[in-house]
Amino acid sequence: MSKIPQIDAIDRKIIRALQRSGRMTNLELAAEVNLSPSPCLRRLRNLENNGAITGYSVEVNAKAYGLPVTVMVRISLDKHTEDVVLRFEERMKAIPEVLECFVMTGLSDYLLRVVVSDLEDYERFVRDRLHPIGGIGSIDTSFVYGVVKRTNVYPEYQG
Amino acid sequence: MSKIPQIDAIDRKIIRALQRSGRMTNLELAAEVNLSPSPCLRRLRNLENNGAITGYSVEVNAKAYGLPVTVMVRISLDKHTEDVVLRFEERMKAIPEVLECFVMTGLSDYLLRVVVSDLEDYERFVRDRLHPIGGIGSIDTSFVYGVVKRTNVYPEYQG
DNA sequence: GGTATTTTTGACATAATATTCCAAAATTCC
DNA sequence: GGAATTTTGGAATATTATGTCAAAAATACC
Repeated sequence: MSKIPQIDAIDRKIIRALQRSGRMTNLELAAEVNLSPSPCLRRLRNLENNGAITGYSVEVNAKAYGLPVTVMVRISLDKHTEDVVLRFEERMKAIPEVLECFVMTGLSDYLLRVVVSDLEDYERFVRDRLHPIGGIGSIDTSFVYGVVKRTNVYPEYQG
Repeated sequence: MSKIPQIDAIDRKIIRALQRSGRMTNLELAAEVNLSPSPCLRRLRNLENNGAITGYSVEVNAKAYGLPVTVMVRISLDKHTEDVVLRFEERMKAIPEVLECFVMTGLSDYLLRVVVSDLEDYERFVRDRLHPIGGIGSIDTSFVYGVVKRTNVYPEYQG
């Protein structure tokens, strides 16, 4: 049972503003949510300490960094004993190319988002990173051809 | 043909540091990459103006915000005429619950990441947002049951 | 291999911003 | 409706960002 921090409409405005522009100054943020700087900063710190805000990050052009290929990988395990599952999930956390790993409903057990520099690099990833884990039943690879939309901004809350 | 900004090892250290902690001060950043503040800030601004860094964002606990359900939706169009494709992609950009929409290789044409408040809300999303678009051949829904890993930090570059 | 040119760096001064404190205002609870 | 609690806004101070410029480093050229 985790505590439920009380979030109100102003907090949501703060969150959405920072999802759009995570490094805006407290003065800009305060103006945007119609507060003066001090209560705005206090609310922000509360959200951070609450666990509502878990961190900040920069958005990077993956190609410019040298990782132009994004791959979505759906993986099923061939058995679901605790040791197989734990081993797999520990490996996921440890592999740097795996940026996201979700447990899914539906046909596949896991959905991974993986970044690599080229096709050859992805082959290496499957051969040297995935296969050695063991217990994997199937791997279904889909490459990202294009990005239609990518945003961090949540929809306005319809309370 | 897009220009390729020249990124070196220090720039990549800056990027990785900010992917971990996107709101660190320039002083902290400079210390982390072993530069003094002024060249560090100049490099950062260059990365921003280059297009290597495209923005900043806050990481939010979706449940605390009121959107506890994340859905991955794979969608195929029933035909691929220009008007059907354009209409679909324009709608994707306009629907606030769709945070990501990728064009994919493989069986499905698109992969969406959608956030909603509950199952009923997702039903509404499919009925009122997706179906009215038209031209959709198949919708395959998978719910995110758990998050094994979620990071923004790219792997160290193996140049 | 050495010199000239270009680029990058680091220190300092100034401007902008964050942070803290406290009294006033607003809200909530009986 | 009044008391207690919470939230707010303004002012003072500390911290940080920004711009300038000379020195150092890297690069190119001969």
